[in-house]
Amino acid sequence: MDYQFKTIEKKWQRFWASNQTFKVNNTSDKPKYYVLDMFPYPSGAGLHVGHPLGYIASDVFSRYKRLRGYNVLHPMGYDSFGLPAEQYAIQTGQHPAITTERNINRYREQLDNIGFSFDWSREIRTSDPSYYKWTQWIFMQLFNSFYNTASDKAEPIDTLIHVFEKEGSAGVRAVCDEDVLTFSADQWRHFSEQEKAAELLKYRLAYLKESTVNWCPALGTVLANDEVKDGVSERGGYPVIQKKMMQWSMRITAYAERLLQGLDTVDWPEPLVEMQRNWIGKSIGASVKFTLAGMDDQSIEVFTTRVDTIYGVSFLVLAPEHELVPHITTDEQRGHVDNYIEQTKKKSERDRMADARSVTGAFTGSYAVHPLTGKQIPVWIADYVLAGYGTGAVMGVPSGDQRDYLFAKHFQLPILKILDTQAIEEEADSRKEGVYINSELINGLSYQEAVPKLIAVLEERGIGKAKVNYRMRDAIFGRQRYWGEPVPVYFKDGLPHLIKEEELPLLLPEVDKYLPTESGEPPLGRAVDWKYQGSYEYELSTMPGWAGSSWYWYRYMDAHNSAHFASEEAINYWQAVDLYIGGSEHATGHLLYSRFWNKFLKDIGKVQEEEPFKKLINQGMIQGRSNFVYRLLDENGVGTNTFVSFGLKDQYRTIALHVDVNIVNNDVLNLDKFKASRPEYAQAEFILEEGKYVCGHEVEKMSKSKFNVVNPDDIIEQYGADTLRMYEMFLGPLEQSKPWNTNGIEGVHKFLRKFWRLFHDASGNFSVSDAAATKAELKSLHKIIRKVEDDIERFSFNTSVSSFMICVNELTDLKCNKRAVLQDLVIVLSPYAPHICEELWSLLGNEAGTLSYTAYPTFNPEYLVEDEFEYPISFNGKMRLKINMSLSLDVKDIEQEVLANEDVQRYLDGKTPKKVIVVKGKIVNVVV
RNA sequence: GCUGAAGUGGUGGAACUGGUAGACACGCAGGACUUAAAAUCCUGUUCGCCCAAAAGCGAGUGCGGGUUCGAUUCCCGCCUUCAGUACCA
Repeated sequence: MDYQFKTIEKKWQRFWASNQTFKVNNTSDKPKYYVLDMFPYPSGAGLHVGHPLGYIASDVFSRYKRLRGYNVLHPMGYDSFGLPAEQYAIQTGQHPAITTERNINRYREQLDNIGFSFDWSREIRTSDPSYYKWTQWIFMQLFNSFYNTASDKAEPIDTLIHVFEKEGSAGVRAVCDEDVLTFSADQWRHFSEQEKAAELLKYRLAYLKESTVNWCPALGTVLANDEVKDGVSERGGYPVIQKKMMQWSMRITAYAERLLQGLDTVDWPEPLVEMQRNWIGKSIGASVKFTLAGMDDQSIEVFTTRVDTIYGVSFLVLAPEHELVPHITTDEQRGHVDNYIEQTKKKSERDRMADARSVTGAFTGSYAVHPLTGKQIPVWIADYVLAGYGTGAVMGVPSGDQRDYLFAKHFQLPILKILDTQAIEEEADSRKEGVYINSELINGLSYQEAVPKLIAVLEERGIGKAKVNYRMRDAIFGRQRYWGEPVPVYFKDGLPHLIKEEELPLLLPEVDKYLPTESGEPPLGRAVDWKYQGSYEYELSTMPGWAGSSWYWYRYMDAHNSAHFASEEAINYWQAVDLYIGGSEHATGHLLYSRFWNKFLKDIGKVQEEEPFKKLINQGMIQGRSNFVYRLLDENGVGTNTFVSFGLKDQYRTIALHVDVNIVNNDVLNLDKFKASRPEYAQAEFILEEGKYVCGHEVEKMSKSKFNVVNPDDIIEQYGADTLRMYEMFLGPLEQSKPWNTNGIEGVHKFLRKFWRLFHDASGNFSVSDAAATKAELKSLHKIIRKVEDDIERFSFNTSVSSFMICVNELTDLKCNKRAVLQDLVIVLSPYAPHICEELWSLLGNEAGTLSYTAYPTFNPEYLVEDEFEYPISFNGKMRLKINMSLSLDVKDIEQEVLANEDVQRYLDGKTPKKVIVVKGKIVNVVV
């Protein structure tokens, strides 16, 4: 029998499913290993060939780990709340739950075709009430917690109340809003319940706050910073504006330092770690207060990383949105200032970036007093100062900062030299070399000496202090959408209250339409009679997309637990994800939020690990490879029905059109399929080269509109799942982005057929011999045993595939059909090509299904020991010939033998070598 | 601008700690089998020069330098591509 991949693959996929081969227990004598894929959002388009790349890699790894004796948790599920389903619902009126269910079924079918070893009994869906019950539960814990900076962890809000009752606000060290009140214990006790609740909200980790948000009118919702790219929404590309709204937020900034520190403890790709560091954006410096001249009770606080340049300050700049601006603008300047603010508002974020180099600003007319010199310095506003960063105000030091320099030049403000080595004729000089001049207290000191001295003085006088600033902002947690988790909160007297824990889950109510209400409330406002205890308004916004994905790896540990999000035993057993594979597009969203929730869950004693994902790998993006045909244009530039082959197109006037890559093979167009593809092409004519129509090609994003989408189902239909799996791995290094090109898949398919033939005689009958293996056969086998071991441990899957080919080529040449060799080879190949290996494993007489849990063969280095080596002999580093010599020869013998060699003498041409370098077992280099 | 990754045949890529550059495939060319095709198998395939052929010679891992007996690998400078980020004080 020939290699019948279709029958074999269906057979084993059914076998695995009905025998629950990959179901895993939460108890085992074996060591545990947790391999996780970033779960997909089930979109309507289904999977294309790029999606499974990471899943295949993680599956190979999981199967390998099982063979190495690990108890492997390898689950899959769906991130099934999200915008596309809702947009579709708005257009069609179909409930998102229905389309989501349909998409999930489609995904599952496609995933099953590839032969993954997922434990499907643990499948989760974030939109399932039994799942989002626990997302809501975690929200409640966040609401009931505050961040105690003294203990450096989250603690119950009751602890805070207790402190307020005993010591008032003075005893508290917590991360909180800026506008918290100062009160004594006595005052606290006299607060009304209302006042207390309002004050506590300023401390909770999940809190309501009036904040400026990214409002997307087209989507009718708020977006997080990482969901906005270049001033438009990441999904859909709609304009985003700034708007003030009452919003749920997550106090992720409380964890900024721990999120930063944790990065040193994880094994993640450097670029990704770097992105998170930048996102957190820690900068160490000082805050300094500048009192306003003539207004002793008003001061401007600035943040600076170069407090040493304080004597070089010649102006202050506020963000146009800064709250002091209206107060300090003098009447004479008000026109200018208002005008400038108006202009800034009109500029979109895009414009502001576009003319980043032009200098603009307006003088407020007010002056601040330099805290050390007492000199008056003008206060300006300019849009290069951002309201959202630091204090929204900077001290202008033109000698040390290029933007300040340009600003000072433009508005003719003084530029003061403050270091003796500073060169400021052309531009600012930010170096810290030399000693300070014109700087009273620190004159003659170096940078290292000046900073501590200044900080000490500022602190002593109460005008400044050392400060660490983070770029990261608290995360907005509300979306004015339907298809998300309802927030388990109702409002009483305008203040939020949690529903009771036993009332979870708070189910998503039915609505008549998935649009905002006439009064502009979110879709949930349409739900009829949806009130807590029949009378209190529920929160009408839902949670953002990242809520459900910020803890899902714990649910897999114990997916059906109805009493806890996962049992303590399960969490203690599985602990954290050992290997996480997914795309780098989640670098600052999902991966940051997940780490945040994980740290919180640890603080409240629910989980063990500070970091949830020990090792992380980013699979590269699979890009599309588009094909083009070239339509001939007539003299008027109108398209004809004639198409010119790629090599001839420059001789004609043509226009390039995308053509479906599925009717192109190795860039050669299938003419019949092309004619059949569209009615207008039925009569198409072609100008061919060498009888063929050759298409042009280009690498682009894989998308329907570019006709370059390749569906894994089609590949599987033609070549089988094992071929698809191996080919995806063969394409190149996992982490590298690369275009999908079906050219070349034949090679992998041929390899599998060749592998199959090792076990079969010329007439296709299964035939293996029990004879003892020869030295050459064992060498081949043990080479691959070691190679695959090495490769998988360093995630170099592509090189394994090549090595398998080499091995099978060698065994074919040796005409090897020995069980002693082939049985082990089946085990080694099985993580990559599980179906064919299961079939051969059972043909070899092994019990069906035991392959997945058998032991990986032990590598024996003895089989690789050689007693001879063919030494490459190079002259001045250039390899010229090879000489076979015994490996027992020592360096001297080798040198002698090499120099005695006739060919070597010929190369030397009578000259005496200057030196002969011999590296035993490697190379000989003759220096002439 | 800054940060990170990467530049190797016609194509995907290999060379793991400085030691035979181009493994393994695709494609292409030629051949065997076949009435024919498919499938399969064999041979060749970095480029240039030389040759009937065997062989030989020269160049060669983005570009220019350096270290070294020896560099795709290490160092310095530059160029290009991709990704992230963007007035961060």
